[in-house]
Amino acid sequence: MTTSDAAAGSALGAAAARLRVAVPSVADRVAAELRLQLAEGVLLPGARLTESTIAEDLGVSRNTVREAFAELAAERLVVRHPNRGVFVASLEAGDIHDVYTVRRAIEVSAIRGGGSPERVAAVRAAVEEGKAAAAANDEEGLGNANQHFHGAIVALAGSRRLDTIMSQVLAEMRLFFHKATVDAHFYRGYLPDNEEICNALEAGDLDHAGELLLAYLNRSEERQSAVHGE
Amino acid sequence: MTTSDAAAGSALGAAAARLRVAVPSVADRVAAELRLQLAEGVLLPGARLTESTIAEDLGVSRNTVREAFAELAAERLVVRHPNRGVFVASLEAGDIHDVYTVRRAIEVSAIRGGGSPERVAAVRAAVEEGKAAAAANDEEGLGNANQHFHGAIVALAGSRRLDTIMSQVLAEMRLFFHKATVDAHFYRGYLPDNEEICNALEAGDLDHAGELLLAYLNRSEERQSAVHGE
DNA sequence: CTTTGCCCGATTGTTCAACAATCCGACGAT
DNA sequence: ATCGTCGGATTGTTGAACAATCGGGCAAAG
Repeated sequence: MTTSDAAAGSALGAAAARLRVAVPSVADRVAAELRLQLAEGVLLPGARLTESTIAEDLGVSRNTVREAFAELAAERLVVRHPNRGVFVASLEAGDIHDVYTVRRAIEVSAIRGGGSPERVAAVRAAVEEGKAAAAANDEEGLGNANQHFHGAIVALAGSRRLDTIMSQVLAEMRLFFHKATVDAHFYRGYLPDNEEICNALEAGDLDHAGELLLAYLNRSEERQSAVHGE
Repeated sequence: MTTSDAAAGSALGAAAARLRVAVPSVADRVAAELRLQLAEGVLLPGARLTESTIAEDLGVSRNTVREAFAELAAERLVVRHPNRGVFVASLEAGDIHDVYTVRRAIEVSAIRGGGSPERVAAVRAAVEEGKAAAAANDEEGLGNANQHFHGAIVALAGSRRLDTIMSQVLAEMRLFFHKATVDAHFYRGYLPDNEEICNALEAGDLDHAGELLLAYLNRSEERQSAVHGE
């Protein structure tokens, strides 16, 4: 009886979470706003975020800003220096390797597990999105398409947890890119790789796809390390 | 110059983080206390955590408890139901598979990368710890040793991020175990597996070690799913 | 001229009190 | 028995307050 109660309880809870019509808490909205500014490069790595300033800028209480900071800190987008304030996270050399270690683990694992046809189609869609952006000389679109591509690969696994981990990693990398401007042809060279990986995936040659992806990630890390301080 | 400044700044920041002599914020201590109670099963899945109660129990402000909740929610140990309160997370069938998907990704990836001799030694130490606990009929020790074993495997990769992800996943599983009491011989059957994996790792046969580990995780997931509601 | 020590302003960490919004359960009407 | 309605309890959010801590500037000492 207790088990059925618990089951019913969590089922309702899940339904509520699904049906909920977008009433995010104020702290969540503040966090979302800051996330946006971080992604767009309005807030650059190393920048300081003063509680009172943000509080009055956004018209909310300082305590609320504080809660938003906790969210962002948990996502590593921001670091807290006790008694000194919070600063936009700034990745250093070691972090690059660390981030790519995570990406190798979850992306390769996901692609080697294959995925439903719809999810494979999502990967293909990201490839096409990249080609379209390249044709239109849309550099920002190229970057987004690339992130969609890798996000779609992880989504193959169909794991909520892996998806959130990946999205956080991508957010970190986005932050990182703002530090050193990427040259115009940065992503363009990866388009053929993406397509080849996608081809292998569609052909069901998962081992090969995994190897290609792994090689891609290694090359990408090398390039990132070279571009930045090192 | 700005780059050197930034580098110096983060270097100092890292040093400060390393040297800091344990002055965790109050919110952090509250979170730690709750984490402990969660791990020990004092707080069972589904239980409600009332802000005011915890606040006066621990002698801190409600806002501080709130911040601690944010930490725990980010770690998925607790779920927030808006306007209703926070509840100890309770994993359901789907979550088991999800958690094991994450474990497969990061543990297999880590072991296939090998690791420094010291880190391999740490894996061996966890195996011995398990054998000692088995000899002493220490069931709780067996469980801990098993978690140390898998933690040590992930630590092979030497990635801060992977380590924290793994520790969070292990915390989630710990929570999960409290739901259905595990029978006395639950872990004992895994001891030979652990040793065999460790042997392969020490022998440098990483592919084999990876396969063994993967098989182990699949079996483990199957068993967990069977034990619990299904 | 450099270094040491000290103090001051600014910001964070934490608490407290208050109020609106929301939810749960009980009570009562139909 | 079902459905509204109401009241109590808890959360969400705010504002203000105070101690603790930090960084920088200034002055004194070497």
